[in-house]
Amino acid sequence: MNITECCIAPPSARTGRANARREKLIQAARTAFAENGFHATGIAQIAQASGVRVGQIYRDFANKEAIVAAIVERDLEDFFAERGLCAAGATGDPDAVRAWIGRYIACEDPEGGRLIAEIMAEASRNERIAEIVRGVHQRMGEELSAALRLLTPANVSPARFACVAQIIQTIGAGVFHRRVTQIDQPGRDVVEELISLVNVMIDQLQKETA
Amino acid sequence: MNITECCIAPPSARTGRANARREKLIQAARTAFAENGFHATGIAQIAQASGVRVGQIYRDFANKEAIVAAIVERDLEDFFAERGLCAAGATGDPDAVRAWIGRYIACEDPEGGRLIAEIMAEASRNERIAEIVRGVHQRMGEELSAALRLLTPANVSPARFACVAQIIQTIGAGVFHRRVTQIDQPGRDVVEELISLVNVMIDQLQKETA
DNA sequence: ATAAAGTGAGTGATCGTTCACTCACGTTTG
DNA sequence: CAAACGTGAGTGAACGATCACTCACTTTAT
Repeated sequence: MNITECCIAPPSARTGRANARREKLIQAARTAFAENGFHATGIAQIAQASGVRVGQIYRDFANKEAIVAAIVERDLEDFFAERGLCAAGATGDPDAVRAWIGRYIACEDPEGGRLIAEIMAEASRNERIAEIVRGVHQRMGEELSAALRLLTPANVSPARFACVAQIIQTIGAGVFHRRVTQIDQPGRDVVEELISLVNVMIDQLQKETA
Repeated sequence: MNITECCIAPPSARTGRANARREKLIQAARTAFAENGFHATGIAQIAQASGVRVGQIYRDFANKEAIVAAIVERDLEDFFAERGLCAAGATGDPDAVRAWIGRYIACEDPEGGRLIAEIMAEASRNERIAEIVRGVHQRMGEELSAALRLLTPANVSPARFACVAQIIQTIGAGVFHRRVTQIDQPGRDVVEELISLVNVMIDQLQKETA
């Protein structure tokens, strides 16, 4: 399972059909991986589920790890995009931003949980995957920093923003990972209290500069 | 990989040597699992590392999953015992309890991280493992509740204790899981702020009843 | 002598990966 | 126009390795 390149064919050569095939495979593999884990899912299984034949898989991907990497990238992207700033940030409305941070912490999307847990385990021993995870985490941290900047009009140090952003990310990670093994844990009251805890912290951040 | 019983031989029949062998195997398997994951680690590999022969492994354990289960139980036990109340609680000293909660959140033990991440992934799809994880989490929550009780002299409702305990557990889980992919993340400043956040919350808990 | 403990070659299944092959299609040649 | 040719996407049988697991057998203990 060593790998140099993710995809054999250069992007320019990818036809529409090739892209569609790639998409079908990734979707099917995603489901299979979420259900059984990366190592317990065979290429043959993915081939059957996706309708893409085994031989063709190895035309589109260098090896199994390349499939995993493609999915990890895609999945973390999706996961964080869903929790992403986007709309809230665009409005510039402080209440919207606060609400978004609240939703970020509450983390009401239990669907992708299994796969994310699998990705984290893989990341702990596969540097390539860890790299991807780190990148997405960092981008998310920057987005959070930007959101916080919208809430604090004056000149607060970037390091301070980064720190608060990390606190929010850490709490969010905690909520998420407890959900993996225990549905409805942490409970609604716990999440609400965590959110208000963060809100108090943001209030302090606003006062720091005032 | 289906399983009915963890260990074939009844506990009463376990001789001292059998126990020693079991111990050797668990330790070796633990290391191997942490390095390569549950599925990528073979029985032959465990046999070689532990010195226990393949045939003998299947005398001591019903199948591979039984080994995994034994390790999960043991490992979570160890992990949480290390972060456990024990000494701090025994003294009854409020400062010691606060310090312990601080250490619980800081989670300075990065060693067991890989295996715990693997366990979480496995728990997300293996109900047997999830059961074990849930059990340990609950026990830890109760221990935290007990610790909080030492800090608040008056009659606060048990539900309130449970809620605060869950908050602490959730934050601790967040710190831990961010450490899995990124060493020195969250940074020392972030952890300190999280601890002070919790301390403020505990202060409030104390005032609630005063 | 009998039972229990210990052993490792062997089982069939499945793994990721390869590669000789087919064949539809576009280009060149007669 | 048709025939010959070249091209590369598509294919699946086959490969060696490895998997979890078994069981006939030997060794040790009682």
